[in-house]
Amino acid sequence: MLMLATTSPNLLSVSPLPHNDNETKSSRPSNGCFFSKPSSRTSLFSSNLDHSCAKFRISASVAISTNSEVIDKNAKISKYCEMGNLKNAVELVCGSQKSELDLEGYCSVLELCAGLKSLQDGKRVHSVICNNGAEVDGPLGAKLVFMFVKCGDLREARRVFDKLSNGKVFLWNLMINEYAKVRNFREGIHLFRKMQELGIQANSYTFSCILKCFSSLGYVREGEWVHGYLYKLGFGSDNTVGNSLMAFYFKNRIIESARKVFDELSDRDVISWNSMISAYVANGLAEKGVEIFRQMLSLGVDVDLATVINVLMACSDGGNLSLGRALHSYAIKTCLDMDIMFYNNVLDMYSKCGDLSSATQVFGKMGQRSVVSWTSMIAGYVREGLSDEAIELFSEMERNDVSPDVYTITSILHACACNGSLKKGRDIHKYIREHGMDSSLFVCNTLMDMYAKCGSMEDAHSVFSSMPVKDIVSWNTMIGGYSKNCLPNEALKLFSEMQQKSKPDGMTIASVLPACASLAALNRGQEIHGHILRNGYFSDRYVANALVDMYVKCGVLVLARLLFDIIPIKDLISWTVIVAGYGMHGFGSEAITAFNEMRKSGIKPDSISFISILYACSHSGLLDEAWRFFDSMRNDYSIVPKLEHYACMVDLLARTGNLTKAYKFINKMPIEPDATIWGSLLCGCRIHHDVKLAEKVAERVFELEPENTGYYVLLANIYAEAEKWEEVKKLRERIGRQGLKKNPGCSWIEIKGKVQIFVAGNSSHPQATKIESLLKRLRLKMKEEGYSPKMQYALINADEMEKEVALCGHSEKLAIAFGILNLPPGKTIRVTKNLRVCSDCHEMAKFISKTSRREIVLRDSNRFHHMKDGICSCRGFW
DNA sequence: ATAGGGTTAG
Repeated sequence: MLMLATTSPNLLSVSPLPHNDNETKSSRPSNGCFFSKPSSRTSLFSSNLDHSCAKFRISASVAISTNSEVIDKNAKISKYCEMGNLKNAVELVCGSQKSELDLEGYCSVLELCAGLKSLQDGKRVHSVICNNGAEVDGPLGAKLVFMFVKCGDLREARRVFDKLSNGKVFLWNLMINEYAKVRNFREGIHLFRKMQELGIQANSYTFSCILKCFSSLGYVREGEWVHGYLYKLGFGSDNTVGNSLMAFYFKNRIIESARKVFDELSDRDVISWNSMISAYVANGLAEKGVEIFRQMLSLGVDVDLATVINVLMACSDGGNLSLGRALHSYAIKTCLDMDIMFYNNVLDMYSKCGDLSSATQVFGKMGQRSVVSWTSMIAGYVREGLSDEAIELFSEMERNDVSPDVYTITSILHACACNGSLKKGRDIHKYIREHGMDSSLFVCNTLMDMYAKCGSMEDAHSVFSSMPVKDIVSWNTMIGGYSKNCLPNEALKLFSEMQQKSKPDGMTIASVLPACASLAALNRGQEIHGHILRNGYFSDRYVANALVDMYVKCGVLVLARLLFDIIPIKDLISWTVIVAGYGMHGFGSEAITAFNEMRKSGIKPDSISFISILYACSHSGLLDEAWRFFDSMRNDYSIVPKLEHYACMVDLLARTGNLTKAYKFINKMPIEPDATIWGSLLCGCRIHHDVKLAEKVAERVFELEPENTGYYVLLANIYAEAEKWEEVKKLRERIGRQGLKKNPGCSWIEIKGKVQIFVAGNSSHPQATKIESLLKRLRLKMKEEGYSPKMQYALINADEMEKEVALCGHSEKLAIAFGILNLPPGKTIRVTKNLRVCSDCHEMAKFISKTSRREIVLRDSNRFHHMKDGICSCRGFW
């Protein structure tokens, strides 16, 4: 009895019954079911014990303690197992003779191995069984498979499983489910098929598992087949199967079918309701999820924690703060608030609904915080644009010894991206490398996005090139990054590379089109247009808007308008693009018409669309109209004008010769004018030959942007036009002293899909001689017809001949000449220049359009010039 | 004995 007390205190303390030695031997049941049922073990802890059973237990323990040889080994093994003493049980199995062991002993020890997940012991028992030559089939085989599955050795489980002669459906389910758990869905499906070949009848468990396999692989047709099959077998009304079917349809976004299953489910339980809510929410239909919840309440279905969490997520998505609050207090009242996950969701709901102070409050009161709590809080700050606070909270989290996970890392990278904090972003990158998180695709994609937003495409590219696996987001992030960072050639190059490796989507197209637009790469743009048509991407509004913008910026306004007209739902961006398009092509009144149409269609203009319309007015010299828009913006739409709006007005005043008004306007501005604003006025001074004001304005510009050579050149040209050569010389010396170099003008033209770039003064082109002689002939013809070249723009104080040569070497002239030589007659010549077109080139281009009967579309850094029959669409406003 | 619903991100 002493030993009993030491080996099994539990047994002693909960068994008040006196033992009876006489009953010891006789009461042993002939089968081992008492021993293997876990319920019999738990029942020991209840007060109303079955009399004989309890008595038996006590006596068995006594038998062990006395080491009696009379008691059979199997009973001892079972007894140890029941006590949870795996070590002794296994020792006993290993130390027994083959003849002493039977099925019951093996089974009970395997059962315990499974329960304690001890693969090591399980393997030992397995080898004893094999060595003893016991037949591994039937119940013993099943137990072995069960043990290996529970211990996580699926391979060994399968080996045993495959040798079994007639596996019960339970084992097949076990195996299929285990394959699904380790995400080897194909093997699960394979087993399911084999099961059918063997004619083993599937049951509700089988269907749940196999549906999971099909849904995870996106095998919709197969899943639908299972639906029909199980229906035929009479499992259609089983609620677990119904729930699994709903999960299958929802994962594959076939919401109607899921809803149908739900509607036809006769015996819905809380899981069915929760599935329905969660599925709606996961598919972006938060409102419908809430609707299901209300229905659930009105039918009096019991709500559990998962329900509350699902509905909280719906509130987060739909911004339903009031329902979220109600749920918060409801859960507290019904004591569903014991779980940390609940508070994480409440916190996230407040933060996503923009109530950051409530979120902070919840966060502060939480007794326990997990990574999720911190991450939700950080993400909340980032969403509100409080990147500094987010970064600070991240540091606090580190001080609290909470390790960030990939979610935290992506949130904080997003904060760095919004903030432009390249330095902090690099620190995080270091952390990512040190913690091996760079194997996460999600992390790498966010990392690239951060670098792209912080303007470092080199860093983004190094992440990109080190990624062994890239998804479409990776490609899109890089292509979009190049586009947005003014590296359109890189964007196009990567796009070509991508097309060989994976299929672009709408996002890719919307990211690469701006690159075509900025290069005016019409041919490439048209190829992409073809891609859009073949894949039906035009219905993506981002794609449609980007496409219209591309045609606008490639100079094909007519096509842009046709496409704009077929956009089914035009949004603010569509309208802004077309207004700006009309503007830069010099169609001011059309821009105004479009702008008014937009307002009529119920779309409220924003700050940016006002910039478009004001610039449109400016490019067409529509001063009165511009004033009306400027006032309307402030009065009717309460939009506070920004620098860009003032810049438009100054530009327009200056162009139209209202130089003094412009000067006064700048001085009265409520915000500090920048170099661009003064620069516009300087431009105006040049057009209207006001050298005195130009000098005053130029000094302001030079103060603000001393490194920008463009302004020095502008002033030099003003002096040159006034023939103040002394001043030109001084300015040129000043440029030289400051080590400034003139930003080289370059122009390009696309021919047969190839872009040819011309730099001013460069005569290394293979066709240079031909181009030069063509330009000479044209110049001669111009002189004959009474044009005199505008020498002033040469910026070279040399003799007249040299000046003329320099003018001939301007990049836009070279590109136009190249176009005439290489494009079929009658074809429009489209040239793009990185700076503003020079006046002499402008004159010459007009002349060429007349003599060679060619339309010339010249895009400079400011606007389009459509030249036809010697007339330019800009009518002098540029 | 085996199954079905629940948090954070681009």
